[in-house]
Amino acid sequence: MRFYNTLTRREEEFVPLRGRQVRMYTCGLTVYAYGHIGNFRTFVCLDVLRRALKYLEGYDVRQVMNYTDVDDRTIIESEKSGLPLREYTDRYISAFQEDAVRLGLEPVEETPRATDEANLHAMTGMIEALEKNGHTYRSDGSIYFKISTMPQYGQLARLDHEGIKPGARVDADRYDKEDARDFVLWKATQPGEPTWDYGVGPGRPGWHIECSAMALRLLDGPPIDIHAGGVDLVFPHHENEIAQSEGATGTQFSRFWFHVEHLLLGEGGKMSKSVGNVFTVRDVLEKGFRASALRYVLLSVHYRKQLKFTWDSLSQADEALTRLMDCLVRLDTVPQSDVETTVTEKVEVSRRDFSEMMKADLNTPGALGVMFDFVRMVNAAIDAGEISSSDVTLVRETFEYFDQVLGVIRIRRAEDTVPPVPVEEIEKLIGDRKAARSNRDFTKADRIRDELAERGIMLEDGSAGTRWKRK
RNA sequence: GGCGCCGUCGCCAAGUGGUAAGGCAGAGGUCUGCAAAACCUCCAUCCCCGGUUCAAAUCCGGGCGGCGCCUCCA
Repeated sequence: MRFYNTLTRREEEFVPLRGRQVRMYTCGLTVYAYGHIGNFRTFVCLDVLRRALKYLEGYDVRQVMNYTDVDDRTIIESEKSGLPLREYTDRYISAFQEDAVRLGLEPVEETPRATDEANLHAMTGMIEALEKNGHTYRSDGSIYFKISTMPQYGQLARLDHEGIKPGARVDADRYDKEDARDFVLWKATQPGEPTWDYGVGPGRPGWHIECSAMALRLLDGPPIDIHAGGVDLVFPHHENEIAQSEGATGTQFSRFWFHVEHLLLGEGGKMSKSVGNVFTVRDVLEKGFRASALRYVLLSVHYRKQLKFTWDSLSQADEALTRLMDCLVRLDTVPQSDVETTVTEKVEVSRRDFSEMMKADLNTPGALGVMFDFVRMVNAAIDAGEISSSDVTLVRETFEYFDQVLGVIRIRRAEDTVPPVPVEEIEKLIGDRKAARSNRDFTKADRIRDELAERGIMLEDGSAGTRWKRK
């Protein structure tokens, strides 16, 4: 499969370095608050990348996604809440996991935390290697990475160093750097802050070191195959990760760099706390939208394009998903038949087109288009009676094939198993309505239908009887 | 100031040299007690101006407009 490599600024054919195993590190959430829908755009896209590698290419994927559970923000917020750091971040890790399940993210192989002891040891070990290689200096108990010792620094971000004006922005993490571009590897203990002493002096890790150390520890050393995250991490985070890792090991850190563009709010541009336009997954659900609709919206725009999020887009996504699910439900009503059809050939074409779309730099909008073409073909075949029982099985398998990668039908189904009205009550009301209809008491029949609609249940009369679905 | 991205039907969005996928919304029709669903039909020449080419939404140049990054950030 091909995808865009930020390192080379080109689309490239991806093949793992070691046999069939893909070793992938994806930057996870800083667990000081609930993840917002922009965070989850990245995570959903990375989930699709993972699924495509796994199910379309058949690779054995080993993915590591970290939780950043110690940094300025986690420390400040845990202090405000009066909870110990670990306990405070535990809450947001749980919350993230709940949101991840709702959005259909596959569990990854490893989810390390920066403050796990083994990881802190890996970080201090890497810092010691950097010191030995002459890439560091100490100042007031903190250890800094000296960028002037890495001539190739800046390869990923391709920034013009001369253009960076020292002091243009306030750096909360700055202590006494010799050069504005230098960054902290290990921060000296501050009053009231958590601290660890594993060989490089007491303090806590800088932001970038955790990812380098954990990636190399959990993915069997450099170079790893893929390193991924949101575009905003290109600089400085990923650039600095490269400097640290390559300064410590002398070997390329990651072969491919995969970055997901930002989600923007329709009007306000980038989400930001100060503007007050940050929405969490919980906010979306509280407004009455379903997680499946959110996942669909996130897949409906190519991952390298900015996604302008609007509430209307969620409504449109919900309608599209309804159409998809209706088609699946209809398959259950197809009568037994062994007619000769051309469905098999059409299935093959759709599968091939879908796979080609996904393998061409993860073109999810294009893949959705293929799936909806397929929906129309299936609906038309059912209407025409030109679909055999074995075709039905094949069609179901094909939707499953699409959804292994898209992951949207499965969460929609899970949502549908818990309708807003108890199933027994729905079925009783359908029975009442059927009786009313046979008595030609359409007033009563319509009232039952309207009342259920108000409660979020839609009724549809068909030749095989009445069926219901969640609105 | 430096680097980069984007501008396709009312809305969302693929396509990146060979004559415009798909979804939502809309119009007409079939079906239905009425609806709903489904199907059929209809609905764009791609921000503007030049240029290259037999051929451009797709390449080049110039505008106009929107956005991102330049050490908080997915």
